[in-house]
Amino acid sequence: MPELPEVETVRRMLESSVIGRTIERVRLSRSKLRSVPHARGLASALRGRTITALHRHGKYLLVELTGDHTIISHLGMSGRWLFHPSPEARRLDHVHVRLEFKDGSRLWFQDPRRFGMFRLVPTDELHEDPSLALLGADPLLNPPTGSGLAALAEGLRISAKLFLLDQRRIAGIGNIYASEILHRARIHPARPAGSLRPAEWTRIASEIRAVLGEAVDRMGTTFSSYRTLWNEPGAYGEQLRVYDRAGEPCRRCAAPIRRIVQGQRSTFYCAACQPLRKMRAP
DNA sequence: ATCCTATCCTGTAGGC
DNA sequence: TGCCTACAGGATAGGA
Repeated sequence: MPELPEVETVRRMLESSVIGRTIERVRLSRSKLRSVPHARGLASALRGRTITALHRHGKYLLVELTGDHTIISHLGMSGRWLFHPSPEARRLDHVHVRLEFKDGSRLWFQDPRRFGMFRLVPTDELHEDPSLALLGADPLLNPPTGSGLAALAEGLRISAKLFLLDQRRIAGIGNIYASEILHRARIHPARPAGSLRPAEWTRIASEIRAVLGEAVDRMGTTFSSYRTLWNEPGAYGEQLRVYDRAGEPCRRCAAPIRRIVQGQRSTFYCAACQPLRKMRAP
């Protein structure tokens, strides 16, 4: 479940290690990713290009190359970038792209579940790409405000949780951080997004910034397969307040954490800290 | 337009 | 031990 903090962690590591390197050899695996429309000719199109910059929008990683082309990459559920793959990595399954640079260093893209993406597009067509064109603002580059979120949610009946997951409104929040943000903001995940009051959106905006920022500082959350470019786990998992903690005590009030399903996905919350209705003043 | 559901895919965990 | 099933979820297509 790589979300914004995990992708940003990988982006920063790539930025400090592969900029200026020139692709000399490309090997593509036969088992193709779901989203590689330019697979034919991809290897020859990559060869000879030098990496000039690394960008990110939401969960999309953008690798800018010389010759006005950019790789659009998404980690999907289980995607990983590996730099300097170790000798035992030779036996890794599902390595879809192997890049070898002129200096002999190697960068691999692996994705067992194949929900990821690896596409090469002309840079001037980047923003017309169907995956990127409809994305909402990135909360790290454009920190959300309460009034901005309230405007986006006006009249919507979808739940607050599904609102946060919708990449067309805010780009980068996934299932883990959506639950964490709502718990910290003390908002019940099933509240209709259009029914939240301005003060509640202010809390959500503030917790989006806080949770994502802290998760980036800790190099993301390793729940199952995510690893950094150096194959290290992220440390934010220790900070999780509700995700995957059904039945365990809330860290704020000790009430048991509950699990519900929204949009065929698990949501975790504390019924005491995140009431559906406003509680009467004592 | 908004909302909802099914689908893609593989590794892993749990039941028996 | 092995077999089977259920589950995990990011994005998207298609239907209501």
